Amino acid sequence: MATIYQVAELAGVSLATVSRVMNGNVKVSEKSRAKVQSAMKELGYQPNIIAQSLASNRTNRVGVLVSELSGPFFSYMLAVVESALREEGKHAIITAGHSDVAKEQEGIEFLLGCRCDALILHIDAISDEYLLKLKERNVPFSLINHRIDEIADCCFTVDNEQGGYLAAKAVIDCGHTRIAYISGPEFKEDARMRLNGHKRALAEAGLTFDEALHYRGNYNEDGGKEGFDQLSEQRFSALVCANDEMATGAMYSARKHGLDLPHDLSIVGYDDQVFARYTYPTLTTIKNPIAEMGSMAAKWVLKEVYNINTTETIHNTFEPKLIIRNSIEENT
Amino acid sequence: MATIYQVAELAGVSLATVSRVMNGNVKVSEKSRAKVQSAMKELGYQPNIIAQSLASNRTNRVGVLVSELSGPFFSYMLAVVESALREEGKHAIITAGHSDVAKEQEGIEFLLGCRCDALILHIDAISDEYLLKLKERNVPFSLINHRIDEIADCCFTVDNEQGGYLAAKAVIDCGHTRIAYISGPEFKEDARMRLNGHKRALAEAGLTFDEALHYRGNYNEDGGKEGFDQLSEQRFSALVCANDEMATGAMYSARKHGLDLPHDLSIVGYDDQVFARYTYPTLTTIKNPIAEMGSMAAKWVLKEVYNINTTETIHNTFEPKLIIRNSIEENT
DNA sequence: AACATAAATGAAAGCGCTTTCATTGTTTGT
DNA sequence: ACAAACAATGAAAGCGCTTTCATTTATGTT
Repeated sequence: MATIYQVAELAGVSLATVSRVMNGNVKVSEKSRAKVQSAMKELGYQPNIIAQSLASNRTNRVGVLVSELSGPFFSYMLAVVESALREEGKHAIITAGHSDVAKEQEGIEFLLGCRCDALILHIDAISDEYLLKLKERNVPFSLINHRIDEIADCCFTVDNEQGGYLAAKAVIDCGHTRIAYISGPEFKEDARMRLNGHKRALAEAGLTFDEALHYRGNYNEDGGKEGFDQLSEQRFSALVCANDEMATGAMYSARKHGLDLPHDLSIVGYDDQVFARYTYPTLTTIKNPIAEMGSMAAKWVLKEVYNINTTETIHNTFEPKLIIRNSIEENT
Repeated sequence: MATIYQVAELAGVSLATVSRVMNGNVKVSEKSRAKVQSAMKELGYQPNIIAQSLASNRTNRVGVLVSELSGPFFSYMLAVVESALREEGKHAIITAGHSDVAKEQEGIEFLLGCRCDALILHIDAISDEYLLKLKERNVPFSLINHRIDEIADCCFTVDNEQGGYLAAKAVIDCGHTRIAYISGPEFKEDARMRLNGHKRALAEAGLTFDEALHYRGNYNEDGGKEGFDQLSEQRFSALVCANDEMATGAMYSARKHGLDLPHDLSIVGYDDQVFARYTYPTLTTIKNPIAEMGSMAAKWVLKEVYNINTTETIHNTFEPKLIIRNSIEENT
């Protein structure tokens, strides 16, 4: 592996000049530049990025922490983030936090230990105070799917309230009036917001939110099954679930109770997971702009930390979108 | 950030001794060790891994190239690989190859440019010659889902032939005798192997493979739909598909043709994708031991490159497994 | 032509470690 | 008790770059 010395020697210049040609931040005469570039080519020179990192105190690494590496949501986001970073020659170091305070903190410490220049975090469990303290430590990071008012400019979130609204609106627009709801765990911010949006849609349509038609689920398929079982004592023609897993669970139970889907019951999910296109009937759901969020979080880092400006302006909240499939029908 | 000098000073030893305490490969007296350790704790010392890398010519980075970062198969594998590596203090640098020769090569060059100590590759397009040349360049790597005889010890593959066999066997065991098959693209090794296994199962049961009951698909949902449409002119009670996407496509078409699933037609998929649990009826399929393969590929690297021995012995081929769900029924 | 100014360049220090080699202090064998 | 062997340690070089600062070279001005 050729070093900068050999390039300098072959080009007949000092290694400082070679370095300047590489980095392009200081002027170098055309003549020297040409000599250096041809020497680099001749030697097949590739800079040692480790040495560069040590000397410049820049690693060009960005740490990415997500709840899980597997799972459609995060893997899709990772894909977007990685390619945005790679485009600018930055390396993504990824790790998982598993929705657990200790593991998330450990993950962050791990990434910091890797001397990442910046972090992109999707956290579930860590407290705001911890994150604010991290900011104070001058660790640049952007936050996905979680908003802290004090540092709102680096938070990239989806309007879950609006998503909840759209999901309810979808069945309201089909003429449904008795609408059940299976919500997510209340400790999750997104679950609370989705429920709020749901209530807003009902109110707007002049419908009252009936606690008897509300089941508090856990975001898992089982929660959907149990939710339907409990709710089945009530009468309703539409069921909105706070995520797709619970929606499929509810479908399962509904069918077990002898319902013909979607004729006897309209169902709406949330997240537009890959499998939503494969359920029977295919699931009407709400799609989060994951790609946009991930890409924006990456761009924020590129801009703030590396001073790489995009033409695109940074914005922080993203709108969810209704995806209509076959699981809802006009109320008859 | 404290440096090794400050630790040495506080501990009253030379920095060489501090380094030795950290690395643990040279004997240090108990007294010195204790002094150093308490100094490290007092200063909150964290070694600068960049400097370590430069000095030791070891980056502790492992590059991971997969076809796609999104998608259940790879994201799950990534999760396993990452955690196996992290356990030993290695960092995974990930990137995607998008099943394209140029992009895969670019990805490998990128990872090499990151000075990874080793690579873990899942490639689709790159030629064996290229990979053999890479080995000659003394780049240590392990290969997932692809076998090259010359370097078989670093190849970790699933027995796709056996998987194809198991899929066919599942419906044969249910008493089906007229069995259709939708295969994957022939340029893919796994697709060919699955088909071979299918034929073997038929032969073993004394059934002949009928080309009229064979549709050459493309691994996509559409391929499944078109496949069923074409095959529907024939008479058969079971349909085996070379992957889950095509199976769901076929389900869709079958239902469109008025069939009652699984009563009128038993269907088997392959891959056990997440959505296989959500189709209706839920899909009987073949599960690849992705986690095991990923973990083994990581262990190979840990052992060969970092001399970290596990108790576990390395083995190279993995057995697929039949997952029985509701999409197949006894032939009546 | 002589000078002031600006542009290009090189020498060298330094980034924070690892590791070699020489040195010191401690055992062991006779 | 003394040489021989060994264990523990420190000094210093080196990993391949960036960057500062001093120096040289080119350019413009009168």
